[in-house]
Amino acid sequence: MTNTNTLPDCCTIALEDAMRPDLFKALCDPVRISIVATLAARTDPATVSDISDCCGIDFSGVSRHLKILKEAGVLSATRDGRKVLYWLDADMLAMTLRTMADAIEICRKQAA
Amino acid sequence: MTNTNTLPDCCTIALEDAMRPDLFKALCDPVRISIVATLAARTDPATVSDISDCCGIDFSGVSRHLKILKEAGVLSATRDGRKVLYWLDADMLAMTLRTMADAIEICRKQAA
DNA sequence: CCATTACTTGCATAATTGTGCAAATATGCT
DNA sequence: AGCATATTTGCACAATTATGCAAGTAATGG
Repeated sequence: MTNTNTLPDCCTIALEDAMRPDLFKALCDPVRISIVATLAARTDPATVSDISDCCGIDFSGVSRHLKILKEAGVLSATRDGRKVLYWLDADMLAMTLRTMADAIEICRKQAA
Repeated sequence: MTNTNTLPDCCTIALEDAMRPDLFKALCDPVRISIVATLAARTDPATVSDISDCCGIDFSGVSRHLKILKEAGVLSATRDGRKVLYWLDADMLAMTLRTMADAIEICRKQAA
């Protein structure tokens, strides 16, 4: 055996903390990726109806996908009269992905 | 309406291409994140049995999780006698995550 | 108020997923 | 060859997921 220590070291814990399966779960659906990509290309927020045009499913399904993305922190939303406006928290998402990449490399360097 | 163009622009397409739902799917399970974190902290490859010690499920389940991660390109494997050695493709994973972050920001800058 | 627009939610359903146990496969050792 | 070790695979099952349709809620405007 190469490693007799079966307890996770602090580097493992740090990485496990940085890698958020809930975020990955939110992003693991092609329709939701489509929504994220659509929102990323827009300067202004979009309504559920706007977004429904981009993916070939019923708008009720889009509404549900938006909720999932919002709960994962990928999107934000606000009501504006009858409409609900959604937008991408692009900075947050990009930063989170980079933090994960950093955590992986830090862990590798500590291991080596 | 703020955007009369319903066709996806090239920035949307580029982002949708960079964001890989199949990779997110591989990483959306807590046990698989645990496996990734465990492998990241090791200098040498680990066997299925080694990895089974770290997560509280049957080794047959671990074997399946390893297969999923391997097919997503997160891990590599080689047989060594009776054992099968798995290791994390850490550079690939870190790079892919950063590429996604870049794609998001490029898309945002082009939209603005 | 009532009709219209915009969105969310309940219900049903088909498909997928994670899991354990047992059997099968692969390899090494004597 | 026969047995032990290491991993994968088949099967069953419970839980979750994505989806459409229909009904419900929220807000606006006549």
